[in-house]
Amino acid sequence: MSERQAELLEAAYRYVLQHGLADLSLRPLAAAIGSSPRVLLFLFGSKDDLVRALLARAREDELALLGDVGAAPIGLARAVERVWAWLAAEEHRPLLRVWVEAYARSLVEPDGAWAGFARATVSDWLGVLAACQPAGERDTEQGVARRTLALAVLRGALLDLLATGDEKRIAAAIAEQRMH
Amino acid sequence: MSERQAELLEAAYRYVLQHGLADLSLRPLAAAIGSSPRVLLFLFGSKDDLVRALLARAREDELALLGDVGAAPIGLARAVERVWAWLAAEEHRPLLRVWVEAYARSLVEPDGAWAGFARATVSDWLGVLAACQPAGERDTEQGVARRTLALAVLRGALLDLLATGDEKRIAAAIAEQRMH
DNA sequence: CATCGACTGAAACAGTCGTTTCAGTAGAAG
DNA sequence: CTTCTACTGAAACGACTGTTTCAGTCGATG
Repeated sequence: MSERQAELLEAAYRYVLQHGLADLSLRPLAAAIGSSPRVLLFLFGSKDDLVRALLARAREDELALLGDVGAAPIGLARAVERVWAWLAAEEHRPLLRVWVEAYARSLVEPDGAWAGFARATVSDWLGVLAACQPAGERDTEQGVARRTLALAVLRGALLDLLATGDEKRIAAAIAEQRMH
Repeated sequence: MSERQAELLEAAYRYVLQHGLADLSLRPLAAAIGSSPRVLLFLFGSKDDLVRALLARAREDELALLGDVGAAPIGLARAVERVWAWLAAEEHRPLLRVWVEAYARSLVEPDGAWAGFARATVSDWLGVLAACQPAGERDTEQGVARRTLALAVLRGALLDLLATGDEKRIAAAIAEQRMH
């Protein structure tokens, strides 16, 4: 990946965070980031490949969060707290909107550039949550159920937050959850 | 709304359940349901209006579920069980995929045909869950937090289910949830 | 200087989009 | 029979899509 390519990818990524992925179009995108459709196709191959690159770029941001949570067995309760703090941060909202968009799209249209995005992200997150569980619980059936529940709470809370912005009510709901 | 219009709306709705809303296009839709773009526009006004009508139609199916849950104060735990049984049913999956699609779209593009869909659906569901809570709990701050949590669990579980289809694991997670 | 590869601008290509124009047909009402 | 309303088919409109063709420019390497 050339330097110019990395530069344009970063610019395109910023553009997508603001405008969404759903009706991304090469000409407006190129105009906004000071390039041309010709160049984008030359560097990325096709629009689908560009979208794939953008999704991979978004995933980097996501993985950075997962890195912050850490692999220490701090327990699900604290893991949920930490992830929620990250999700609720105002500056992450554009990324999270794009995330939901890509997730939904990959459910409806399982081929093409979005293939497997939803499934991959579920398993990413379950993996991180598993690493937070005490070793004795991790491999039990109940352990799997408990981290599945933790993930559901976080994802559901995120959907609510993106729709209503009502951070206080949702934070109270998460606090209500007892990850005994 | 004329008879022919209702008929075509129903056919278009079935088409959308199979093909999604994201790249709905008049010509293929019309061809599939035995009509023409000309007629669809004549009857519905514009494509945006047609999409609005389709979203309203999907909402009818959703409201039918909410009706089944009932307005009796059966407690959140049993309400969650009942709603989950409906969400997990195989035959509802196309509807739920379209639902996620519309939800995501209305987050990214808050104007146009999708406007307010996400927000409206959150408040719909919170209303129903509220009606399931005992009267004494309903209006407390904790009552709000607890139904927000119940909604998050259901929505998060739904996302997981649509991505992985792993009904057993997710059902176990919901069972793990103690709606004390 | 010549040559090569990386990169780019302008324009065209074939296709699809939502929508409109025009010209009807069918059935009921006067 | 005429007139009105509801509805429909065929074709065109202008705008936009991803992609390709052709013709370059520029900097480094031989």
